[in-house]
Amino acid sequence: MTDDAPSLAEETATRLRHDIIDGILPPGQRLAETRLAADLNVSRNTLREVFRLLTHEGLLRHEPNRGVFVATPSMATIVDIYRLRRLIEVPALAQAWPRHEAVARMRQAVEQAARQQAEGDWRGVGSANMEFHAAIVALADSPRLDTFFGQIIAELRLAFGLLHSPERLHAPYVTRNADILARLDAGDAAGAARILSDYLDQSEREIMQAFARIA
Amino acid sequence: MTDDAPSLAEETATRLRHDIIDGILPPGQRLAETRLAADLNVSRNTLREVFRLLTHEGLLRHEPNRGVFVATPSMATIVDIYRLRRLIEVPALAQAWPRHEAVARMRQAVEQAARQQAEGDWRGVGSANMEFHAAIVALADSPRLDTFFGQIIAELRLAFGLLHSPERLHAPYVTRNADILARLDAGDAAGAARILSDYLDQSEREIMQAFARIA
DNA sequence: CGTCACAATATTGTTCAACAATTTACAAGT
DNA sequence: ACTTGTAAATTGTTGAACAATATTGTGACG
Repeated sequence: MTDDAPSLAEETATRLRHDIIDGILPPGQRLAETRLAADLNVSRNTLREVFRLLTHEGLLRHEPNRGVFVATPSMATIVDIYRLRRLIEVPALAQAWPRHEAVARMRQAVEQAARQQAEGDWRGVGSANMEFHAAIVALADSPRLDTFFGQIIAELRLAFGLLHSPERLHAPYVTRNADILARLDAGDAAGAARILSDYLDQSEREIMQAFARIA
Repeated sequence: MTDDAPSLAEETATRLRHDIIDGILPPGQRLAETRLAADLNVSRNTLREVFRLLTHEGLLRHEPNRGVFVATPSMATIVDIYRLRRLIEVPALAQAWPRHEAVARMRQAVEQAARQQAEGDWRGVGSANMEFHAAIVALADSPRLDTFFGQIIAELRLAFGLLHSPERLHAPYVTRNADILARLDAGDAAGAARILSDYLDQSEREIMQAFARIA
């Protein structure tokens, strides 16, 4: 069906989004329009539309007359993101209905993380962990919030990409996510929210430490 | 300084944003690229960049191959927006520090609303009310959240634009905002948050009723 | 060797014309 | 009134061009 077919600009945005999150286009890199348009086989005008999309998502930083750069997460980025996660994820989970359909997404993410950990696929574990947290936000039933949080997660993944030990960052949280889910299943949403809050504090501390080491 | 000068695309976006929020471009209206580009005296490519910006903000709705329309707020929009306001504004206020610099913004908005109410300028009262609520969100100290909420507010103003009695919607809240501020000043953030929560419930009810009357 | 000034080069922001693909509008036939 | 086909309009994209801006390179000077 043609009305489901993404436009070239949207396909290109998707492609660049992946290249950025996967570190192929590293933070700070300047994206020259002419060169990149040729590499991507699109026209400069199309690429400029794409830049608008990704800049708004926080993955690119636009400097007037000087070009567009892959965003470089700073400590302030991390502080803001974790502040937002506490402000949004924790109440969303505390007020959650245990039979909400997003709980199935949480469960799937927990299972996926366990599988990928067993295979040593830390990137995949990271993805599953982020999916778990997006599902927590989805408990709040707000499409606008889901979209907003998707962008926050993308920025956070960019920050993770700067660090060198994905195992250190993700491994402890696989079982913790399972604990959160078990609490929620047992009808103890407040208890689940407390575990989540602890997780956020600890995760933030570890990222901040890892950032301090590379700064 | 040239690096502070907004690009033509950004100026155009600002202009269209105002035209949408002010109802000059009413909800549902289709924006034909060729015509609008000529009207605005920009090229179609520039206008397409602008459309990307405003679509992402929720003010425009893009239908592939059919064009771009001014967004039409629905009941679902209102439900989502108020859900978000409760999720964000109420905790932001409950956890606020009474000496936070955003409190001065709240105060200024209360004074502005009173001035404009005395002049019968209900549009201005509405603007001041929304500024009051943006200042509440700013208490959370998150630039990402401020930006996100700015977009939510723009959508809400679009919804208000569909209704016919701005006085009914805004008048009761001028003094209530002053009450919220007084509570916060007195160090009773929790009490302020309770008043805010009541306001949100009532405001949502009134908008939903007004929507039901025009649907 | 470092700094400054200027010219050359590269790049961004924008415009315009063109074309293919898609949608819409209109006319004719049943 | 509905269907079909055609014409017209519009969107999505491309590429070339140009003005404005930024960057780079070179030469002169202290």
